[in-house]
Amino acid sequence: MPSRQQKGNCLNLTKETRCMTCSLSSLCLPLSLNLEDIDQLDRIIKRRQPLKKGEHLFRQGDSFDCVYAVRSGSLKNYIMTNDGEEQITNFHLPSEMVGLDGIDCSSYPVSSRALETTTVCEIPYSRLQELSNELPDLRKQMFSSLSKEIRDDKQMMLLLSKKNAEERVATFLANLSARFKRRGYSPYTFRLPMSRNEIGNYLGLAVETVSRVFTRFQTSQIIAVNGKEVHITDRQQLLEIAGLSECEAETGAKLVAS
Amino acid sequence: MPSRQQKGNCLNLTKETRCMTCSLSSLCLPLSLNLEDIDQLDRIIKRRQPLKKGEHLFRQGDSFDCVYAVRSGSLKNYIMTNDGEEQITNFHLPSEMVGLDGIDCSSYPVSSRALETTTVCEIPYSRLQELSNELPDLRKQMFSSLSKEIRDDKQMMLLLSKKNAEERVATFLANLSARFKRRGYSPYTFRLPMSRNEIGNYLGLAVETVSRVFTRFQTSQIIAVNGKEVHITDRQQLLEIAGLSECEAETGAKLVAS
DNA sequence: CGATAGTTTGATATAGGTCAAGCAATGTGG
DNA sequence: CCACATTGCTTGACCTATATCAAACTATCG
Repeated sequence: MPSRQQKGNCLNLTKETRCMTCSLSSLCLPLSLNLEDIDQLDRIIKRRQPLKKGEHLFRQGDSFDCVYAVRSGSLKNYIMTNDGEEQITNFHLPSEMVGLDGIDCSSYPVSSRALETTTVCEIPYSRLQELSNELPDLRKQMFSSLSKEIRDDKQMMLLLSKKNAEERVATFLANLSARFKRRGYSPYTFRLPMSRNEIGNYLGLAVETVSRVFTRFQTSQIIAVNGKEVHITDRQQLLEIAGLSECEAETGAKLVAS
Repeated sequence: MPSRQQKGNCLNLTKETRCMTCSLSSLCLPLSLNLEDIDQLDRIIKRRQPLKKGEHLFRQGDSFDCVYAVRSGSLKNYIMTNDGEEQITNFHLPSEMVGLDGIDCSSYPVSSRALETTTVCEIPYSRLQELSNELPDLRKQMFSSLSKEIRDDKQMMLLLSKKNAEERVATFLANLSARFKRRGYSPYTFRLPMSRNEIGNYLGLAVETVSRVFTRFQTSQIIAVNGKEVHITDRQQLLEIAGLSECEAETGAKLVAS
């Protein structure tokens, strides 16, 4: 049983309380922070109670005071059109940072909600900023995260403005595959944490189109789908359709939102 | 005649050599830098020889060593699809920063080329980084620029995935209008620095569609177009079609790529 | 002033959206 | 633990916004 050591909805788990022992740290802190630096960062991080499916981590317009790293589960980020429709701008898997794009506003520019039961590390921004004043490596890492997000966004624009339905779905699957691989999971078999509807929303397609492309890919033996379980049968062809070279797929360079 | 005081293609103009006296400084340095800070920044900035129409400021893959501020003219940034097509990701008008998205790579992730004769201020990144270590305000400003770009990119994704042709063109014109206004020019009458083709490329539309929307808007008395000259006749309706509230248009908040 | 590139307009084709219906999975209360 | 409801997924039929193709017209440039 974890002991409550912090106020509010933050609690310290007895295990995995430290960045240094966290299995994800090599991914969410790819900067070469030395041990002391990690220790300092560690002290300002809070582990929050898990979010249940559908709960918000934060809402567009909420006052910006923390950034987050996903520990387990997954999140979708989205903005609202002025007629109330949602536009998903990103999905976030474990080890990925969330909320950095609010960094110069007083409030979050997007909403973020859990796709399933999800745990996150919470980093109070004021503390992070103080700390980054002292740690050039940490600062560099923050710039990196931001500029990576920009590069990914440009690739997403390309996808939305030039790619057809099959290319979009193939790119999406290849991207997820690379992200699972990065975390040490199979890049061939994984479970989609989001619904077809959410995939369509994100890719600028109708649900029906996503569904049809899935069945078409299945018919051509590129993937095997069973509900949310996906198995990639012909990775080569998937990458080809996505319009990605082997190398791009490996590095995740041209992959969207990784 | 400007005197050559620096090596290579950089030269110091006798006038407007200083940020402090530059008419754009309030826009490209909206941070509240004190006079000393501006002076320090000033010393590391180089004014380059004008780029002629079609010349590259930098190419995707070039080694990243400078960021830029547009002084006059305009630029388009674009990435290449793997089949050689270009996807324009942004247009840059005077006072706007270019190249920040290369910040954590060794090379620029996009290409940038002049749409017309264009002058820029060049800021060597290594120097900027050193300086930002000392000036928290400058650092804050850099984070601001990056996170603003991310927010704009999200809006662009929304445009590309949810808006129809008329909404896209209206959004584009409203955005340009706000940017001209910001620089002290008329928000009602301005000259498009880019071709219809480039507008279409940027907005994910065929040239023909852009042209047709322009004529439709003209027929409904929303704008008057003569070649590249645009006059906005019915701003209210333009904003309505764009799906922007008056307030959003004023602040440029939801406007793409400003 | 002819050539070349950019723009407009019309005619036609099509990818993907929308609507509708059935089916599968998941959740809920008795 | 099981009916039943709700939500998500798939498939088919049809429609429409926009792409594509073609041609004329207009600016721009050497």
